[in-house]
Amino acid sequence: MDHNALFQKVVAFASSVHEVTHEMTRGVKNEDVTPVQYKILEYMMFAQPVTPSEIADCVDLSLPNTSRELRKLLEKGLCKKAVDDADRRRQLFRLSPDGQSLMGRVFAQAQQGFEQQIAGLSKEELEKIEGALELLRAKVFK
Amino acid sequence: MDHNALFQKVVAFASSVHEVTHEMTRGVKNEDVTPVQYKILEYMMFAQPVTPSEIADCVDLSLPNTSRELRKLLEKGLCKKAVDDADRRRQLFRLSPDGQSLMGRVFAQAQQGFEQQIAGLSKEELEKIEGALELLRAKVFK
DNA sequence: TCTTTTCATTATCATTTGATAATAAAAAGA
DNA sequence: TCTTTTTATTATCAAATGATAATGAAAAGA
Repeated sequence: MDHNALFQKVVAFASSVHEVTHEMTRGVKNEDVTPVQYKILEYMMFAQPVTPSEIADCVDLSLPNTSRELRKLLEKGLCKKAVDDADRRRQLFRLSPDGQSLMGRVFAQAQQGFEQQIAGLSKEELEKIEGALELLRAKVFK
Repeated sequence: MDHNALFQKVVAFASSVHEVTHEMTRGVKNEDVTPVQYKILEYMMFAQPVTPSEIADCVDLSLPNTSRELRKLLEKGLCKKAVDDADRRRQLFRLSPDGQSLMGRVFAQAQQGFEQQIAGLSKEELEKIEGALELLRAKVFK
């Protein structure tokens, strides 16, 4: 197995991952949230609270555009904003209860698809999957 | 390891894959091609020739919008078009030499990043990676 | 033949996203 | 204090994408 062939496999694999995750988060379409806004909400799920600057960095968006999308999310009641008392220039954003429940719905649907995929697999197979995830994460995907 | 925890790992893993591939195809920014147009070119790389309908299906784009983007790619000289003699309603699209070389550049850069990642890994480790790719592809990502 | 269906294209319009300049407020530093 | 830097926001404008109606040409079917 030369590097070239392995690279081709990695490309094909990444393509599969994209396809499946795109399919899994298909449920977002029903919600009143654009793809960029969804990425912001997803980021807020794992890092709360966050400032506009942090979001801009991690979601790869300019600060003015981040500010605009955050305003829209506030208007939709999906997140909350509060000043940072330690540095009053900074604004701290969190998911609102509505935002939490929206993301909960989306993830529940994704997890349901996942459960279907792994239904009927043995304990050993699941452990092999876990090992494979960690191996690829460490060695290939950063 | 319960299903819930494994699902979390899959989500985190997918996120890593997205991040790394996004970084790898960063070179596209320098080329005069939009993200949607890039997806079409990438699809044409693996399936040539293709009709607008097939592209529309696989790239998740309406047929009129597919037609518009194909026209732009033709204007940029990145693909070629020919009627299907067996069914003259159908149009067959292929990458042009310029399109081929563009995709070649992008993939060469991505492969370079990949080579850096796997530099210094032993033959056994590479084989384990290959096995992990196939396992996850078969069991989790479709 | 005549009608219907399929495939592709053009033309619009609305929305989303990206890029940039200008402004304001708070903090940091001279 | 006064100046500079950082953080966030608003306001515009351009470009990309999504959605839909209308049209034409070829194929399929009655």
